[in-house]
Amino acid sequence: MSLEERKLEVLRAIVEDYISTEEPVGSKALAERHHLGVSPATIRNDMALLEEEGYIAQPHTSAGRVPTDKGYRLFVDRLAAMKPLSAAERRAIVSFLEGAVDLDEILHRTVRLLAQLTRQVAVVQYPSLARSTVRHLEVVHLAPTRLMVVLITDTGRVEQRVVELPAVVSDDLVAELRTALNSALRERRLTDAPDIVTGLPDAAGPELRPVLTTLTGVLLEALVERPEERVVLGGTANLTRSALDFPGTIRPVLEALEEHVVLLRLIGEAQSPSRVLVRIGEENPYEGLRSTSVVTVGYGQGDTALGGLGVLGPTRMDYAGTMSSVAAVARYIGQILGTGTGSR
Amino acid sequence: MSLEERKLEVLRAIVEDYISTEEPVGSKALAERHHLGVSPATIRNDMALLEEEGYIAQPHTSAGRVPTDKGYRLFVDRLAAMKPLSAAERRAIVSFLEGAVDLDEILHRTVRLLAQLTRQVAVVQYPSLARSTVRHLEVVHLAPTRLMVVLITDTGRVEQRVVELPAVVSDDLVAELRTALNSALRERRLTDAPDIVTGLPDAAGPELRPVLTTLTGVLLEALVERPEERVVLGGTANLTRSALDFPGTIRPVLEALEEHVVLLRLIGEAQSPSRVLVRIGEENPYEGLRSTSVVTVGYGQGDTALGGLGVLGPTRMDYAGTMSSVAAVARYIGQILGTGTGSR
DNA sequence: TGCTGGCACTCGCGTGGCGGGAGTGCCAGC
DNA sequence: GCTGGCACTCCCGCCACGCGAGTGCCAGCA
Repeated sequence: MSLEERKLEVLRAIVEDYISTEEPVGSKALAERHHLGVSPATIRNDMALLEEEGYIAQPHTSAGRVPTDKGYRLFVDRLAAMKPLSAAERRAIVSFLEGAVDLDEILHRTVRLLAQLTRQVAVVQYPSLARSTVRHLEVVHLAPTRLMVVLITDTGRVEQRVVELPAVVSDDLVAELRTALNSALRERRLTDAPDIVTGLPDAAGPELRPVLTTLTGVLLEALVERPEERVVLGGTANLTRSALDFPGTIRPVLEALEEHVVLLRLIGEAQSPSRVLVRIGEENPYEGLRSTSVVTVGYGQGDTALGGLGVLGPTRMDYAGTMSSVAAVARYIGQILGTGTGSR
Repeated sequence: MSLEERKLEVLRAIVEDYISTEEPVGSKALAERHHLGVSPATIRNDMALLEEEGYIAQPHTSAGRVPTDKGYRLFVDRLAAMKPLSAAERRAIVSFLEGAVDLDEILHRTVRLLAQLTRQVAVVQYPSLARSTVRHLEVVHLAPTRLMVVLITDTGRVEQRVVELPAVVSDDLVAELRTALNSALRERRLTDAPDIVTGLPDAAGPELRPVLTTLTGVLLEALVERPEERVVLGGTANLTRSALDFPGTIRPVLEALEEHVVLLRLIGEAQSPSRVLVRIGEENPYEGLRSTSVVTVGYGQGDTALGGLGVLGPTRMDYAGTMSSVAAVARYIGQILGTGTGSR
């Protein structure tokens, strides 16, 4: 084993021990618990090198070493092997998710499951509207000059908007609207909607035209230009385990979690279902999350992600285990939503 | 001023000072900051009496006094005058809530507003299905043997369920179903639905009957017998202000907040729009909330509450201010949802 | 009878000094 | 290039101490 190899082994040992003991790890303990085949003194030399290169640090002079963000990064990139899930964990996933009756329930159960498996804060995004196709568009006549448009997607999302009309419309007209919209949009991707829809009013009869114009206007604005991306959050209580991981207080983290926009950005950047993305400490773009790590992945079928999910916790987390849990849950969700069960 | 009166004044002063200074308050400071017209020695005597009666307590021998749960209770019942809101607060409420486009957005904005006004954790319940009336029922033909029923209530809630049918149905049949369900249920309260609906299959034609039976069965089960009550939560980061208010850790509180069932029970017990309900510390039924106080009120029009909302914080909170904020927000929400704007 | 000033007492808290121990860096030897 | 030994550093827990806030009680006064 070359020097370089042993240094990596030492780093791996430090990370693993620090994660499990929650305390700075010293050369002696390291030599005892891992059979590296060398003495503590040698390990000390390697540690000095690792510290020089910025992979580990000492909280204070006479203490053991702690991995830095850079150290965790190296660990994740080169040293962390995906842990296969235990049978119990597999069972938990399956039993947790079966019996969910609609999309809301599936996602709420997912976030609970993920929080429980990883013992971290879990975040699950609703299937993105931008990547969904229209399964049905319903137009409901609420009042003489008020309609409600209900959009149902292939992923089971149901979105509604109320539209105030310039003039009174008849029930027959509403039925025509429904037919027109449906035949134009059904089975089409929502991102294609603008092109399809803009031509509609002109092609329609003079009676339908003004109503259709306002209707498509609202529809486009609400669902395509400013689509409502939603997330579900769970397991915040897990932040209080190992409170010493956060400098002073968990306040900034809780504040960040309240900003769903922030969460969406975190999740949105990792939208490949095949590659788990890890952001460690300072790598996080958001100020309040500089002392946390975020593990995210996309879910969906094949290469196209419907949405994303992930967990957030202290930089001192079990990356290998977390990454495989996140990946496993994403796989299941992708299956469930992909097979159309999602619309139940 | 009689002894009894002065004792109450002293209690009020202790509560007020403790709330603002966050520190046990002593007799001297009390005499200085409030013009009670008596000397510290006299106040000491009164304090000894108040302590004997269980309204205040000493954290340790040589410290000032702190109100007990019982003391806060007396304060809230007899001493706390509702504070009228400031003009700025009124403006905040109005500007916060205007421009919301649908029920989800109204409630999310409300919870943010409430958290911001009171600087506590805010909880808002969706309008209860049990107290809503049916505005429209839509039946969507998703697949040959699969229907989606969408329920739209007067309060703007949109609930959907997918129904798996025993046999293939035609589009015409679906239209008939829609008409039958709507004419039977429209404008009716959801609580009356069971009586109305059970007769439907028998009264229908033989073709409609089996489908109608499964359909009404699912409908009843999902929306009436086990109606989905939902809540929105916000401002959890406020728990970290004054961390010393919670013995050791905020963990049990965060855990309680994750249990929406608990929150619903808290809110559900206070469903009068006219009376603000305050639960102080040990009065709370739920274990994890023994060190918090909960201020709730119903919202709605007149005496019938559509739902409830409230805030949760340390027992050391500004009860007067919190109660009036909660009441004011509930009033606005009641108006907005009552006038049908809620369905936008 | 009830309020007041005075006084002794209690006790938490912050400070500072003092070992013990864990861990390091360095060096000489193999 | 690894190892054992050794001196050094510095955190942490402990204890003693003094300060000060606050109290309870008591005797005197209106």
